[in-house]
Amino acid sequence: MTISNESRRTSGLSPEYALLGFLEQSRAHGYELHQKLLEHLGEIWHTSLSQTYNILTRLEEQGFIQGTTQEQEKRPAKRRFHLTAAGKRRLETWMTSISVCSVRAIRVEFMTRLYFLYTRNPADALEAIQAQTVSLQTHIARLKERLNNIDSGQIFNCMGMSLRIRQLEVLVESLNECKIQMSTKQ
Amino acid sequence: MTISNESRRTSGLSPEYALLGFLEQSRAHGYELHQKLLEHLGEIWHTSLSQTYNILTRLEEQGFIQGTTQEQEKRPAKRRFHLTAAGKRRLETWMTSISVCSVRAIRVEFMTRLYFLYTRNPADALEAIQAQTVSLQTHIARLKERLNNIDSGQIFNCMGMSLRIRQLEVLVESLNECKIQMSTKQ
DNA sequence: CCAATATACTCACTGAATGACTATATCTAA
DNA sequence: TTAGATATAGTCATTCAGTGAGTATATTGG
Repeated sequence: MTISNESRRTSGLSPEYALLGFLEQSRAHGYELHQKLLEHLGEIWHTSLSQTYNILTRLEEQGFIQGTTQEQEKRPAKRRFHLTAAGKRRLETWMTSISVCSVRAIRVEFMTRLYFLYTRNPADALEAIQAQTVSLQTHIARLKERLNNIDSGQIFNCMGMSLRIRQLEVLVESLNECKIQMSTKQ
Repeated sequence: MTISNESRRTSGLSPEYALLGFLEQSRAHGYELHQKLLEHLGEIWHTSLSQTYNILTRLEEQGFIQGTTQEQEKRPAKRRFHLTAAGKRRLETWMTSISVCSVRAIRVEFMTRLYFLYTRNPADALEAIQAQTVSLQTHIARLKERLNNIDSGQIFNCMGMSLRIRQLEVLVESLNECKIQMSTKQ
């Protein structure tokens, strides 16, 4: 159960860590979190309000966040969430981990991680880029080897793999540019 | 129902058209189709056998394919599928359409379309590349405009968008390389 | 004072994807 | 020759992402 939960994450990307990250900054309710997501990472996550609520519900069920219901005079009740100890640990583990080497994972998940690292301490963000770059490069090397092993008659398999490799190589370049951007902004 | 089915396809990528494409070449049963997928497009689609069966079941429910059960002496019954008229139309529509301009959609869906176009008639494949490239370029232009409109204080939104644009630009280069590859192979 | 919009959600559904399970046939090496 | 590995051919249950429709109230502008 717990295992499948962890192994699943390699493919399934969801803004759950972004929500945890914002909740670390300050407790908030669903709508607010959704607003923050839009404002700060809106070009990265295109998520609907309902999806945000879905994730919050799941995170609470799993014990990573806890909500306290506040009745309001003439409005529906708000649920103000805060991180639990387990949630903090989960966030911390994620913050110090490395993303799967897919274009999407880097553009979406890694960039999100970078955002939260950067707002805490820019130096950590630079380190993360370094680590992720190394990981990307070894992955690229593996894929290149695999490309060499494909029967060259399978030209679509070859082209597909070449395309993927090229995308990853550009990712490395882009991460380097991010590093420069972040350094000069300080 | 039909509408949601069509609109959904923008986000959800599945090898259903590849299955239709193989079924156009010759009728086949699930296991065979899965083998073909692995052999010819294995680097493009990483799909499980069960997923293949799921899709086939759905395609049959929707009336795009039809299976006839063949009892076997001492093996489980095979279901040999063939395209229906509706399925042929669906495949044809897809073959002549243009993919959504996302990295994944091009690498996966467009490459699959290209494979089937190419095995039918290489010239069609070259034309498809041309059309897809044009579409990509207008999309890139739109995104660049949007990038200019992002508050430059939102550096993560900016970086995320820049990264996406860069990926799409490389996609255009890659498609051009595919064109060259395909021309020289003839 | 009415309508539009913003706030704050809930609920039901589809589709992707995985993993566990069943069952039989064929091949292979001791 | 026979036990075990592998290939064939599926079914079934479940989890998660994501969408869309619906509910309900508060605020604001004309």
